[in-house]
Amino acid sequence: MHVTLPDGNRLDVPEAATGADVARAIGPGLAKAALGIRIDGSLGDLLSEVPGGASVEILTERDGEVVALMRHTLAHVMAQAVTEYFVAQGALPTAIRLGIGPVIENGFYYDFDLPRPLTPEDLEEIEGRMRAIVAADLPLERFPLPREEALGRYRGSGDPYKMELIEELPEGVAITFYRQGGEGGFTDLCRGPHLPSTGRIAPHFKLMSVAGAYWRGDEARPMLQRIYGVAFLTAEALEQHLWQLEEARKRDHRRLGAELDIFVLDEDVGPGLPLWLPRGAIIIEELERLAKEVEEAAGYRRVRSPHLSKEQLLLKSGHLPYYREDMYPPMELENVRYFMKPMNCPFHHKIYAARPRSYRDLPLRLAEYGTCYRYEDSGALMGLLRVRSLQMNDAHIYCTEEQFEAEFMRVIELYFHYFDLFSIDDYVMRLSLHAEEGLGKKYVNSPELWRKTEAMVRQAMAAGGINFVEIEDEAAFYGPKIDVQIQSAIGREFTLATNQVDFAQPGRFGLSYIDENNQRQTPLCIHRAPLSTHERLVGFLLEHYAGDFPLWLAPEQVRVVPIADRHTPFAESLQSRLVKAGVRAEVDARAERMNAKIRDAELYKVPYIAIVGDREVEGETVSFRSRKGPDRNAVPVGAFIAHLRDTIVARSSAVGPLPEAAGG
RNA sequence: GCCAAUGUAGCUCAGAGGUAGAGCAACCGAUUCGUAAUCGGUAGGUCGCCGGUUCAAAUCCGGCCAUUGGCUCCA
Repeated sequence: MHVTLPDGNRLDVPEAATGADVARAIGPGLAKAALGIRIDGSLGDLLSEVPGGASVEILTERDGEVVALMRHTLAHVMAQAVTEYFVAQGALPTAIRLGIGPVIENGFYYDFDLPRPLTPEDLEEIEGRMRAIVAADLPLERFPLPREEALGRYRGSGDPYKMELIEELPEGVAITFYRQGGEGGFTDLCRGPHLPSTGRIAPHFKLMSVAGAYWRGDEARPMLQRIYGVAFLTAEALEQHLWQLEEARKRDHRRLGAELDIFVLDEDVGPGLPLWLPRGAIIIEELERLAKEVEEAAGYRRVRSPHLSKEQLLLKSGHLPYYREDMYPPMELENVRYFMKPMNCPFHHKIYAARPRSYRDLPLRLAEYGTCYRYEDSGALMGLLRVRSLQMNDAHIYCTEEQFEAEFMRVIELYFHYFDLFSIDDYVMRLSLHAEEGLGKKYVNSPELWRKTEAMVRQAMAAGGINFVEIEDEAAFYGPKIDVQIQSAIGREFTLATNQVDFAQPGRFGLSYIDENNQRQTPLCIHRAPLSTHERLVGFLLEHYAGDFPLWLAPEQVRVVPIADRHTPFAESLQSRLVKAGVRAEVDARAERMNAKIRDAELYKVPYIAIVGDREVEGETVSFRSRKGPDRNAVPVGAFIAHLRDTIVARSSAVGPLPEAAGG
């Protein structure tokens, strides 16, 4: 048989030649350097047979993708190390059961069922053993087994996980094993691909953590112990990765939230119930001001509703059957059960229903930033990104079917407006659909309405030229959902904007309008929250901006630093001029040196530090530091204030040039 | 919810059965200074909570609470 090389030449090789044979046929030097092979574009290993006629390319350490082989082999090395480690402590080899050990971004993991929980010290020991296995340079071999024989290997050791994996492999697929270290060496069910020997693993790896993980992600099944590791081809790449983790830690919103006095979580208040400090409240109020301006211009009207309601409202909306697990339990008063509200929609439906509606009233857009309460799993809580008390940037749009597409697109345009304002350019739009199996359980049981509504949304998205992906079985219980996944600057992924199309609740609430022909009709409802919750948005923005908020959002916009006590009166008059102009300014009149005041203001990430001394007092000027522009000296106070005000009003995240009046 | 780790002053951390510590922050005093930490002093704690073991517990044991990481990126 033959294979085709990257230069287009054909190379004759014996039948059933492996990647290693191909490399040898090309040349001894390459055979020595070879780590893997690319077969018809996909990554393979030197141990597997190459199909005749394939286009192949031998990979060496110069090909970055071989890192995947290395990570995969490291997973096996780790499994061997863990097995040896426990056997050395007296455990029977059959007491160590293996789950899966795949390659992941930056590294690998392996799931183990072990006699006892692992500690961080165990990880060090295991990593040490891994390095010994790498140094021992054990050769890897690959061999297939018939299904029965494969099962037999694990039936003997009583490993239910591997048996399950084998049983689920479809007929006709080769069941392969990899063995490292020859006869009696560590052997694992695996489809590969792997490095040819453990000695080819670059020593730039590190075990990071151990965590519980349900077998196959199913909470009804056993909890295994998962060890995570990272691995790279070069020491620099590993260092870079660890440095990035450290940087990510520094801009974690929980850390910044504490350092910048934005919010706190207090044990006595309760998990997932954040307290907003004055500086955090300023940010929220600025965001609300933004939303109100945008929504007023877009024809929304604001409403308000209470924090709790009687059970019957939520029975009517359908929340109780579908959503009860995620709600705080009821309180009972005078034989009536009340619930904290998990959503605003039932109230808005009631507001819609409070008056008879004509087609002339539609679309009716009701907005509210009321606080909702959701009983999230304790293990799901995470800083501000997942909380139990939350304020949504919420609104419900009631419209006719004819109006749907235009209204829907106006919501999507709102998204884009906000993304632009917050410099979010990396996102994925997802259309979440129902799944047949969930009808009547997770989802309202109206198959034909689901299909119709989903088609309407798809059509609107397509007509608007929006790129999106479709996700099965993630819809809201009352209709399909569109949400937007974004990544914070530290790579944390979460959902910001979201909206849903609701064909179910308007009917349940008996909402109606009278159309042109004097006929009673049921409106559609679009639920939308383009800015997510205030909590999540602030958490995201903290990480996104690393605490360096654009001027309009900064809790303190200017810190005035008098150089000596005699400059304090001027500093205070400057502050009051700033405040009058709508700028949030404070004076640092402590008996500290100027250098210390500047340092403190910089660490507090105050966008502008205005320094005033003799020169400024005399000339009615300021000298300032800006976190985003060059320092300037002797700027007339009026020009400084005008510049700040313009930047704030424009909600600019960039800093425009200051008029070159008095120079600097 | 489940598995694991962590919880000591406002913050970052030390202390591992025998009188609770440091740095920073806070407060007081001195210093009045030109672009990232002036000097000195004072105060600050039911060692997450409850219980147990012990002559003696921050330390050992148990329970609870909270926080953090993880709970398919599939052999």
